[in-house]
Amino acid sequence: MSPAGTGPRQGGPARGRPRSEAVERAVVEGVMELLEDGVPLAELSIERIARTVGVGKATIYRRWSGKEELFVDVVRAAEPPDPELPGTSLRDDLVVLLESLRRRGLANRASAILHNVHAQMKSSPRIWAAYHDTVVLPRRRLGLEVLRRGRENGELRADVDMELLNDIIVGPLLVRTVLRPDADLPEGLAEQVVDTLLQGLRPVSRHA
Amino acid sequence: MSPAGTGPRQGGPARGRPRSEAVERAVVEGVMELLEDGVPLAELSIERIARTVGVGKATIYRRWSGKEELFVDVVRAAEPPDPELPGTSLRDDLVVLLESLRRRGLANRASAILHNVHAQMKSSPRIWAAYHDTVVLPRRRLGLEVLRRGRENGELRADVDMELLNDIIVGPLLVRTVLRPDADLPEGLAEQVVDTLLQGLRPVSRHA
Amino acid sequence: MSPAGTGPRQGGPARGRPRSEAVERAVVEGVMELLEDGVPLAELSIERIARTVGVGKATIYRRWSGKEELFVDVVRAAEPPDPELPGTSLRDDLVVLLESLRRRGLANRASAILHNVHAQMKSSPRIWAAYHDTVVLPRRRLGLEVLRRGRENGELRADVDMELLNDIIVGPLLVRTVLRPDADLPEGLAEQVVDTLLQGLRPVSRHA
Amino acid sequence: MSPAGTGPRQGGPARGRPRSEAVERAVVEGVMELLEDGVPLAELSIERIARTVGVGKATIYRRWSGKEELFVDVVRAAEPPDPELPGTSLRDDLVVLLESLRRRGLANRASAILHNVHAQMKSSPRIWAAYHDTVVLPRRRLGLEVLRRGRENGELRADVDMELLNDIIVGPLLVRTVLRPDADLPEGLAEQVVDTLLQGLRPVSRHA
DNA sequence: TCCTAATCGAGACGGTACGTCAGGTCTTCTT
DNA sequence: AAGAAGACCTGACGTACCGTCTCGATTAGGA
Repeated sequence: MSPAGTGPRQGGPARGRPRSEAVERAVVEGVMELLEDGVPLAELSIERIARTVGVGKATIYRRWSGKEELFVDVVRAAEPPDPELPGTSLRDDLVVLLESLRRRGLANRASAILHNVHAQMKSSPRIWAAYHDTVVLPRRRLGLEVLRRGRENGELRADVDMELLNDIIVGPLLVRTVLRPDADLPEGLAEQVVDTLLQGLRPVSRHA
Repeated sequence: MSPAGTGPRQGGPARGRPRSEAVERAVVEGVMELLEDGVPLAELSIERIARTVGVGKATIYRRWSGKEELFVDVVRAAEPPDPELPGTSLRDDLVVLLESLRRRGLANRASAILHNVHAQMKSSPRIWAAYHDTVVLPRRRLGLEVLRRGRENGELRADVDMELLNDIIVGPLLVRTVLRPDADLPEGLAEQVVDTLLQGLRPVSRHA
Repeated sequence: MSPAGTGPRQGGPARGRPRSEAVERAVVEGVMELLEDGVPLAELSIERIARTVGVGKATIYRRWSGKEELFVDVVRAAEPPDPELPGTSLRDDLVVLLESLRRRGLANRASAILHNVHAQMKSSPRIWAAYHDTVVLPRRRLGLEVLRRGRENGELRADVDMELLNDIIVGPLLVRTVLRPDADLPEGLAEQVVDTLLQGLRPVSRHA
Repeated sequence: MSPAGTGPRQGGPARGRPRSEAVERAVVEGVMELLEDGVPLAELSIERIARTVGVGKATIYRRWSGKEELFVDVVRAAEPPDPELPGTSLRDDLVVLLESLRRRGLANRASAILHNVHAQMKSSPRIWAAYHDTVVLPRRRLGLEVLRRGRENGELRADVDMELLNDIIVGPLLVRTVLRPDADLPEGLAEQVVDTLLQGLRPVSRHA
């Protein structure tokens, strides 16, 4: 989803003054800076954003239908790119995936309230759907692809539900981000999660 | 955290008309009903709550310092009680714990927006702390206790990080609740998660 | 017409905090002062009035439905009281009436734009009706009463249309106020108008 | 005052696309039609006018500096031409003059809001001056000329103030138009006014 | 039984933000 | 260069809530 103005910018030849692309960037970056400056999310009114960025309110409403829709673009602009998978083994790929999530969690922690923006987006199903489709889903697909290859290579039991497995792997990071925001995401966490899962939980003595 | 009025209800002998406990209940239940009637969270102003419940605004502010603080009590009133643990085995205890989470997830799904209330609470660190301490933490302690007993009984490897393990177990439910609200929480999910984890992910043939 | 809030201030016992009468006065006087300070009428937004008087916009809208309705009260507050009629003769009464109009015209001239406020009121038929009924009509009735008495006393021809005569007497003042705002309203104008009319326009030699 | 654009249409040879004179007419007539269609004056924004007439906003601003300046041309376009004076007698000339005013009043009544446009023009001294100089003043000069001739012919007392007399004659029409918009302007009103004034107000019996 | 004081519903109060609309100015492409 | 179109910043519009503050009317003690 890109800026979502419902105006006549759809078809036909360009008529009238075209929208300035600089404004889009300025607004999104302005919001980001305000958040990083420690402005509480509740004080982020459209009015204030417009004032700070030096832009008319109408110019914002021309592109986004409201605060939430704007936040989608803000959060998306803060998303890191998809990681490069080494492809050497199931373990290595999973570690890289989780490490990417860990780094994102750290970054969001640093930029203060980006978290809450994330939470706020759940206010509207429509907004959440947009975020889900462009951010959550692609990552999930990537993880499932890694798992599928792992099973084909015999690195995973064939009878494990891939969807569930993906949830199990991603889960710990989410728990620490959402439910335990004071918990840290230490270096090596990605390896620890993957290795714990791949080694199994039962005592080794059982196999003797 | 109970109703939080900072008024003169602190020390000394009771003077003047005492606060009606019925009001507390009426307000919390009123909010709950509004949410269940499909009123979007964004339209839940203190003004509207007071109007609907038939209560003065000041009466609400006398008890809660704001919307978020009120929501804490609303969400807490919707929390199910801690489950009874059978204590027969690590697996059985974990299944009961997860099943309790699953049922809560389903209930919240039904009452539509309770989720968002949850998300909204993250706006204020103070509010979130209150919710975390009275709702999240006790459940977490319960889970860690179960795991500790499992390790003492030799049902778990001794070298696994208990904190991490708890996150791994709770994770899938959280992922489906937070990141994939369209995913369902089918019957048997609790067992599936626990068994998948306890059986390990590697192919059994490898150990032959 | 007094402050015209359409709120529930109609029947029943007084409920809730009563409206402060001081606000009414403060707003009306505030507008008056702004006008006297030379603020152009076009810059008199409700927003600015509220800001200047130190009052919430809602407080204004609670009493008046818009700028025009507020202006009615402003103009009315600037109206002088009905003059005391001597009753000694038709001429004396008419002079007093006109002199009152003349003084009002001078006062309005001084307070700069009150004129324009007057003009502005014609934007809405409803508003104008309110002004007409409470300000224009009573004065007109007073004038007609004076004329009626004059006819009964034999000071006027019996076949003259009283309504028309009233218009003839008031007209000159209105012309100078509305069409020739640069014309002055010199002392003695009232006497001059009345005497000119009562003496007739034809040369006296005609009666020889 | 003609269209007032301050653009490069002053001296030198014509360069680029010449201004279309049709636009001037189209805009003025468009406003007139909107008014006659019952559009309230308050809803007559430049924006709407441009949209309705199918013209760019800048095209309007190129010719008029604002709404009021445009209104001057609109009202002037609605002015009837100066009446032809018979010159047979003072009375006949005055009747023709007043009759012309009466007809204009009726026309404006019909086109509803033209009145208000008139009132609105008083917002700006500059605008009002323009209207006054091109519309009000010429008519006034005509009236004074008629009166002057009447005095020279011995049809008027020599000691009457001509300016005042003109105001007296025009006044009744203005009163009914401005202060009593519900009063009608019946046929024969012009004669009635003039004759009433010329016959004098005192009972004839007094001179016996 | 009265008195005192805090409570209750109601709603006015000074503010702030909402989302829309218009004012004038400025691009853009077309004529 | 002027045309229509429409984006741009500014600021007012009228509404809704915010959290606080009066109101008159209960409701419990304690005197």
